[in-house]
Amino acid sequence: MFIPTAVILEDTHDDGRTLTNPGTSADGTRSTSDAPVRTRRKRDSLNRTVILDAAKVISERDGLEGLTFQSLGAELGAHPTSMYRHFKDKDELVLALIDSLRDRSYLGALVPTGDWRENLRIAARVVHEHYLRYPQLASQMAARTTRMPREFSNMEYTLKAFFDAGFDNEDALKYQRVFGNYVRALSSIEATSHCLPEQVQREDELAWRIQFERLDPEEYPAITAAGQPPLGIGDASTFDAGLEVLIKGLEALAESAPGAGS
Amino acid sequence: MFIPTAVILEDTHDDGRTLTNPGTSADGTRSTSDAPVRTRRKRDSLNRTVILDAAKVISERDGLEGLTFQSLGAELGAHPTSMYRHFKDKDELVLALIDSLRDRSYLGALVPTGDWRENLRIAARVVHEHYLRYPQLASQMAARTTRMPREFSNMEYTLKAFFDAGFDNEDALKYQRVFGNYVRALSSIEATSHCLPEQVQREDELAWRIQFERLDPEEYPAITAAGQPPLGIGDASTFDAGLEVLIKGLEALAESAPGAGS
DNA sequence: AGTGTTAGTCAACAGAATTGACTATCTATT
DNA sequence: AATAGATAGTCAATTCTGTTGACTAACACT
Repeated sequence: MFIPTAVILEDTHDDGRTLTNPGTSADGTRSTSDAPVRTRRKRDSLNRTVILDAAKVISERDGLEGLTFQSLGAELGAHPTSMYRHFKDKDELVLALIDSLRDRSYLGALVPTGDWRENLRIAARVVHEHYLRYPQLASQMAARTTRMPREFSNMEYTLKAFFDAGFDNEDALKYQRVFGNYVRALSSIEATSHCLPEQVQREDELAWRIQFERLDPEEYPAITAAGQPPLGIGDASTFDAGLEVLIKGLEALAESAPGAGS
Repeated sequence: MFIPTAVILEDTHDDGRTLTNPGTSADGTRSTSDAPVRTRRKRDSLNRTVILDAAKVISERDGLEGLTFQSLGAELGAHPTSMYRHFKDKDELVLALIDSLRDRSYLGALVPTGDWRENLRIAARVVHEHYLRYPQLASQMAARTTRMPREFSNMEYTLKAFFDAGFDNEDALKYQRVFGNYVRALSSIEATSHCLPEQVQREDELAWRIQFERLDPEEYPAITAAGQPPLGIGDASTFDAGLEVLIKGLEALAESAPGAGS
């Protein structure tokens, strides 16, 4: 058993464990040597905003799996279970974190240009960069709707682009979904693959190459003819290339659309 | 400091927990009333295949979060930690499960037609359906490469389609990645959104609609003009629509390519 | 002062992955 | 066949997680 001898006010343990407060134990007397290890936090000093700020710091530093009630408590100098006064459970906390991050990233990034294609590229870049900035949360961000306070501004921006391209209501909505899903899904996968452990990434990559070298040209003529081992799913250039293909396709569809302008 | 006084942990709960075998406990005597609850499994009766079969059953029945070493033990009538003789850790087990499932789904589904566009649709459908069949595993399937024994046949098939379309080596590889990533990423997100708890899905959907109704037409003219609340990310028709846009774009690019054939 | 509400604390619980020691069983060698 | 060695299955224990219900101190209001 480790007895925390000479517990200094600054915790900074490897494990953000509960630090006992001897001051409040059975005897009212407080021994002179040990300062109160953690004072009870001031009432109302904790709220959703403060907790979410700490959660952001932790998840950026240690990843999403490092975001636990223990680590939050350590970061805030509060008891791990304090958070339950402000969030029903961990799911609610993560959702709120996603929302708060989106608030910051999307602010004022969507400036319209005269070209609807360029506008789509801008909208795509904003979301893509946002996902890559918080790769730990990417899978959650894409699959769950959350409350989307900022999501509407992005939607407005892209929908307008499709109207500019000459699509009618129905098609504009349809292709807005296509576009949005593409951006979210690809960004999510790319980000997720980035935050696998380094070693796993290398092992997977290596395994790929080895298998590749051994392919039978009889059975796989096209692959062996192409000759290069492919890039992994985490490669960003594929995102851009796919975006351009989409835009190309949308151009073709816009030309054959009834109200084709621009 | 908490000294764990009298650590009583008689388990034998309702769940398929470890069933104690009194016959082998400290005293050699075996009380008459209780028969041995679980007999030790025959040596060599456990192996990767048997375990993966059980894992498949469990993950289809209870989802990926229901796949634990405990549940595996219960399903197999073995001790939970037996699995460690065959899999280094849970990660390795899940990876192996993904691989084994892919083996079954991809078998003989890729019959070539004369039209490269149609071939792309076929390849997309195979993967899409596979992901939707095992939604719990979808996120892992897309982000991680695993060992891909069957993945090469899919790649061969699609690469050939791009050669048929008239692309040169470099472009064929590039667009094969684009296509593959699109299919994997979209399928993954769609599947993942499907296996959220029903209630969460409804809540998210409802919150969306409510927010939608309240939008200010001044601030969001395009959205309010379009007039319909959009479909969620889990809608399959968007996958197909996006696929068609991609193919349209690829057609346009193929025409302008140097070796443009049929 | 006194009372009540509530935010922060604490101990405890259940259930997860994982580890190291133990044991039974199969295999190979004498 | 007897014995030794290897190894598959078992078991207890550890550490970490989210979560709950009781407790306690601080503030808000009479």
